[in-house]
Amino acid sequence: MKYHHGNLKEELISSACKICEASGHDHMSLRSIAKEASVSQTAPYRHFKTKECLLAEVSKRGFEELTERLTAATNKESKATAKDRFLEMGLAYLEFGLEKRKTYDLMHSPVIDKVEFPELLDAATGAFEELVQILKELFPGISEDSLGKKCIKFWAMMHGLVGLLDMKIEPETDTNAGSAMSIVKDDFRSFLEESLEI
Amino acid sequence: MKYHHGNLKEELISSACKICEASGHDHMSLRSIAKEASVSQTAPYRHFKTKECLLAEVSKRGFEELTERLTAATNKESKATAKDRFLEMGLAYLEFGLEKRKTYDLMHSPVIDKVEFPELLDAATGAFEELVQILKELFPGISEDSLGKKCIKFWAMMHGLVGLLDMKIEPETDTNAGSAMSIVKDDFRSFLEESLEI
DNA sequence: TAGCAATGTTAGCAGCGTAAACATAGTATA
DNA sequence: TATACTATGTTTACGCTGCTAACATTGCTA
Repeated sequence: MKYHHGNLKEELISSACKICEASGHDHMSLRSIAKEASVSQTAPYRHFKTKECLLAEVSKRGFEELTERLTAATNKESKATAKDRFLEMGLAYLEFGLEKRKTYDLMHSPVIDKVEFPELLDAATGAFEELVQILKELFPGISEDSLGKKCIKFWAMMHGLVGLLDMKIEPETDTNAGSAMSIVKDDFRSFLEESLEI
Repeated sequence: MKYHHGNLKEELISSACKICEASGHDHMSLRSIAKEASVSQTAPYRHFKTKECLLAEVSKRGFEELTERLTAATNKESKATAKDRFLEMGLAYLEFGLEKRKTYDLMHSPVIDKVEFPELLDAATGAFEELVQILKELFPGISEDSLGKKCIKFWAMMHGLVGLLDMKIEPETDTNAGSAMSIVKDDFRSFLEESLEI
């Protein structure tokens, strides 16, 4: 075992990503991350000023993966209509949110102040940009105001859906809204399509 | 100072609510709550099995207040149209989310597993029920499937909007979506109205 | 080859959630 | 009314946490 690791920073990040998705960011200690990387408890401090800085990096990786997935979804079968590619993107967003739930939580957790981490903010904005582009195609000639509103509306819907579908709150009412949730989950495509208003 | 407090449980909860909204739930220690209530560090354990139980109570109070606000919003000016009352409700939801941001975060934080706290789940569902009722009025004769979908869609939108409007992620793109956010914020009413598809 | 900067370890701090043991007060029963 | 019991408070202590300071080792550069 060498005294100098060589690539510790990167390994700490990937250990952190692993532990985050396994246990959730609030059950994630700097010491356990260090242990996972087979290094002393305080070694991370040579690479990250605070724990929050390491978490910010994990969050950033999350947004980068999300962006990649969204890009892949809108580009794949590029012969498809803009509408189809939009639907694929929505699906990809939902899938990421539900698959990488714990990481998704960290990405949207207030424990990391995005203002303090410009690169994280950039990564987060990058994901949003994908939505802007596809909506531009979908509604050619749309005014900037309307486009902005549509972006926000759909992003809010997606984000809210991830939370709801994962049963953060599972609504069960006399109108059987709980099962409506299942319907949305099972046929998200048609759900989103309706919401398109086209 | 009496040895027995008399109403400690209630005071601990309100101290916790206070500290939560002031500092955020992740900067909230059981010890600080006890101190705020002028009581020893371990006194809370006579009333709450774990810290999570106390947090669950804070969260529950949050959902109760939210429900009250939504009810008040839909009932006031009850002579108004269903559409207007729906818009009022949307506004009330947003206002709560932005005003009591830290509490809102706790309410939607994964640190409290709602499955373990049935009363909390009830309180959360209660807020949802308000939305169900007003949408029923707004779309009389609507099928249960469609109603469920609409509920989920609007709730997701509201929830997502709170996150976005509070700049958890502040989108700034070349299309100036950042300023679109301001537009939504300044004229949420018309934004929501458009989304009604009526 | 000497020295310096980078990167690792060890030791130790204060704060945390929580359990166990003990102290006090209010209540039910003899 | 005296006594026991239960509820509710305090004290003490444990292991875990983020983080700092002091020290050790390595690789680079003059």
